[in-house]
Amino acid sequence: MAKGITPRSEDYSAWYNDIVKRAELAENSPVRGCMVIKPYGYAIWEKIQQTLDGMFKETGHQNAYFPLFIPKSFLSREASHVEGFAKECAVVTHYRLKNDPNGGGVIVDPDAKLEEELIVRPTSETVIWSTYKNWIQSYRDLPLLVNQWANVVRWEMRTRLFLRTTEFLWQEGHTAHSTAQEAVEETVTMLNVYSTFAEEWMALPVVKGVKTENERFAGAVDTYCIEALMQDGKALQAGTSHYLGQNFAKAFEVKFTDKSGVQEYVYGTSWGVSTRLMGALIMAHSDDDGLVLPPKLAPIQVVIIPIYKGPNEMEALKAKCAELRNSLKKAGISVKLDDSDNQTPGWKFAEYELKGVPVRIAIGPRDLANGTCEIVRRDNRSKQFIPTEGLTEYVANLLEEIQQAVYDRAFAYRAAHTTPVNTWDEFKDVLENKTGFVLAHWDGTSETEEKIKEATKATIRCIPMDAEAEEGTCIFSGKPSSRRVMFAKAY
RNA sequence: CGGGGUGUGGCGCAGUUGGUAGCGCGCUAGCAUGGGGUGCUAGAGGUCGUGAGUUCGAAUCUCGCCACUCCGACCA
Repeated sequence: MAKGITPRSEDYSAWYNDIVKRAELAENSPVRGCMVIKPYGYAIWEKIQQTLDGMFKETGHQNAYFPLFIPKSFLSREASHVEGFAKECAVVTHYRLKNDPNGGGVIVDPDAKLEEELIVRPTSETVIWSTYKNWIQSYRDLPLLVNQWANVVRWEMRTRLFLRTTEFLWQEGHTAHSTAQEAVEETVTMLNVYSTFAEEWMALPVVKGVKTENERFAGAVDTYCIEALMQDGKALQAGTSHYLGQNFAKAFEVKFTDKSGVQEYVYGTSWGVSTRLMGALIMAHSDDDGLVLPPKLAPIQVVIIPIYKGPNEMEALKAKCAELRNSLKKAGISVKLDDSDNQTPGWKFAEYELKGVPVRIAIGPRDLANGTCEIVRRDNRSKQFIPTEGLTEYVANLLEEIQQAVYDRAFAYRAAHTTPVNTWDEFKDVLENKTGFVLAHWDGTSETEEKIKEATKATIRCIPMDAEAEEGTCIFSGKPSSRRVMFAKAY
């Protein structure tokens, strides 16, 4: 009897938490709103990191590291930026503890108050731009293309493992350019890096688009984003890329001298993705038996499980198992041979399914005699007996096939849950009963967007970049609109 | 911060009108087993979140506090 995970149709939150916990990805820590990422979860994050880092390097970026602490005054230099983050900052006010004269514990030493408080970075634009001031003088210093892998802290009221935690891991790219056009190009280039990564590695179809003013990053001129659809019909912002214009350059006095000797403020961008991608991975692909990982991000792509009675049979299987493993390894496939005698084969089957291992190979005495093995795919459970001769090539192809199949399934789900609507009633009905992305006309005003949000909890996820011009009338106000925007309830 | 829920061996839970704590999984040992979470036998493991109150007697009733969780408010 299998210990089933709470069916996701009944209680999506419970299902999600259960997978995170039982697949050993992460857990809550004793610290408010913070999570502990466990080794298996971190192994997936490392794959994400390595892949993205390679893509950043390919597009000309370098890594650097900036301080965790930001002087309070830095944050307030850019007006809308401070307004956007002020409500969720962790603040360091003292630098020393001492023994409590009234008891056994320790207290904050009131004599050790900082003259200027330090903010634990919620994002690094301010420290980085204050540094860029020293790095940039001439057009010859541009473009400056830097990324950092770091942790940031945002004191959210309500947290959820991977999706919204007080502290999270991410990368943030910060670039400076001599022209607006070049900076916009950079913004779009990085958005494309994100969407390529999401689709080709995470097997996650995304919609590229531009945020409305309401949803724009605090301090940006334009915020571009990729939006993905989860299996419960809610949208998840999977990455953002901001065109900052000269906002931060002006706030931090970052000027350069151009070829003609004229001084001008530089143009900036920033872009980031976080451990939230882990949440996206889980919610987009997993099923009631656990995680389903796209092969390209699976820490273990293939598991080999020998099936045997007693040490004699194991002895006979040993050589074949090692041979298969080595051959797969040589082909660059990440493979684990689980020949431990601590658990039964059935237990192992369930365990590796829970962990999302894409391909399982079982081999027993029967197979040995036939020169075959049993291969089971995680994504659709199909079971086949395949000759061990030429197995490596077969598995390599199979992994590619699974990668594509996982994407196709997510794509089909999204397609089935993307609905154009033309009336307010239809809009409400789809959001309530069908869920998913809703394409509708909107009059372009923040007021309307706010009212729609109040009435339905749905927000404009983005104005899709590939949206075609189409005359219509706003579903809420009836005013004219020139194209559809994408609404959804979001995480 | 508001509203709901839950705190009982490592995990998941039961515990009736108050009578001194139990089940499943896991763990330990042994034997069998091994192609989908294997079976049997024998064990170990709990100040019932916490503080007070009511009572001859509290996991159970009352009040306070704490933690977690869900729904809101908040959210690049």
